[in-house]
Amino acid sequence: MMAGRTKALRQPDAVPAAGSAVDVVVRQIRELIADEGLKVGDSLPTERELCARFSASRNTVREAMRILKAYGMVEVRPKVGATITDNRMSRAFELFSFNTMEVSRKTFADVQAFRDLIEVGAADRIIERLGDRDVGELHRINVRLSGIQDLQEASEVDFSFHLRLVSILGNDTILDVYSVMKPIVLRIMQKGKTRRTFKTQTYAEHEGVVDALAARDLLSFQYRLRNHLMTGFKFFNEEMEASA
Amino acid sequence: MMAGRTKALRQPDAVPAAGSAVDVVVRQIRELIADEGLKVGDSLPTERELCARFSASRNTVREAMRILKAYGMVEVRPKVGATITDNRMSRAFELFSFNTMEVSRKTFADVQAFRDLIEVGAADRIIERLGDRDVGELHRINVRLSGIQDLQEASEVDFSFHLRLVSILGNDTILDVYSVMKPIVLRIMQKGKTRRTFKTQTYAEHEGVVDALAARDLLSFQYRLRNHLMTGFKFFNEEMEASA
DNA sequence: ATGCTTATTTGTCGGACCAGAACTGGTAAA
DNA sequence: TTTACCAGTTCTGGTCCGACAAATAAGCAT
Repeated sequence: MMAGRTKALRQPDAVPAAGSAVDVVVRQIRELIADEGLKVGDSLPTERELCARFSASRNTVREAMRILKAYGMVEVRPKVGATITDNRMSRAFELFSFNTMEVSRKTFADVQAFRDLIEVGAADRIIERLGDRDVGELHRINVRLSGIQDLQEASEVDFSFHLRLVSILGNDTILDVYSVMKPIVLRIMQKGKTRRTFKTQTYAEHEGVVDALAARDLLSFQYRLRNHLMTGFKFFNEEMEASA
Repeated sequence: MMAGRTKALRQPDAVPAAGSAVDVVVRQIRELIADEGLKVGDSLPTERELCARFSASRNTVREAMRILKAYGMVEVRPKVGATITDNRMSRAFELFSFNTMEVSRKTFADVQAFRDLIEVGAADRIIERLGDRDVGELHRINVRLSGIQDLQEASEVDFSFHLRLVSILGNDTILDVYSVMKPIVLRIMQKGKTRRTFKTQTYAEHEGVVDALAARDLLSFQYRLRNHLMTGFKFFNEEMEASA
């Protein structure tokens, strides 16, 4: 799934010796951003100007720019040039959406346990900060599950429901982590579900969660939410037994 | 994002579904990897062969390759060619170590709250799964804090202590998330600390946590761990007041 | 203001050369 | 003969150059 354990950390060539010409330019551009104090939204010099400044060919500069773009540090539009951005989170997001990672039983258990820790674990704080608008929006998101067309769309809505739920915490870090994990969570959500399952069971479970929230009933909220997270897991066990 | 004017999404007529030529090639290479069933370690065709196969110029193929490389999907060595890898995690890693993001008060609070949810929230399961070897290793990691040379190293050891702690859960997802967040957490840890602080206060707090673990005292463990995570936060408040 | 023109910039292409690893073949040594 | 070694050749990625197409911001004309 997500990846193997962390590999040996490679020492990032410090300041001195630089690898390829492209790496040098990447470093120089980053220095330029730092030295010039450029902030998000500011523009970078044109490609040709960078060529001149760093005495590199345009190809080299472009490949360097590709790296910065891949890292979500700059955004470049034809004619207008490159501007500084910070989409690192959404880049990390794309990192994990690459090859089709299969959802093993352990992956399923781990991810759901993680979500349980966050969503159920922070239940008290969620209710504490809960506003009526939150309840309304959660309900509105959930009803969208009824008019869903395909699995992909359904899991997206399912995910946005839980994202909206944790957003109540006002914790940007958690939102970022959820964004990074989104591709995996989507697969988890689709595991063993049909379009109909989303429209009936998932919808009902979500609605129960929303009701508990509206009533500010902490215990009921935790109970329903935990059960909701567990449902898929039960199916997983059955599937395992069936194939075993 | 900005005021309207995101170029109207070009309708992906049937097959192509692509933006720039480079994006197309990236897509095609990914498809090639999938279709061919290439695994980590396998080799990709040479650049010139990819040019021929996808009817793209070598520059385009190279820029596409830069993206795959930046995403940690391929590793390319001169004269040898490109081989499939999976360094996505360490890439995501580097994503966050790019520009030195300042640690705002809110960032600090959010990250620590997140860690609290995980580490304190899973305290019962940690103790449940705790083995004597875990206690020994945690202690051994902590004593390394005593012989530390600089802040960077100290925060690394501090981090590895907490990483080892959550590793007891046996939840790979949590380990992955911690790996991704490492750069941020390191900054958090260094916030308002000196080398001496690590050697004395942090060491003592960790040791208290280990003792509580060794005694299988859940409440004490949670209490000490939560306090430990809070210490830096208190300092942050003082600093805020001082500068206000 | 509105619409057209222009100039600039990115996107893509094809070709070229280099340095160095990988492959080849032959020769000398065992 | 077999093995080991060495030089030449081939192949590949890394870099550079020049050119054209496409897109669009900016200036110009109406």
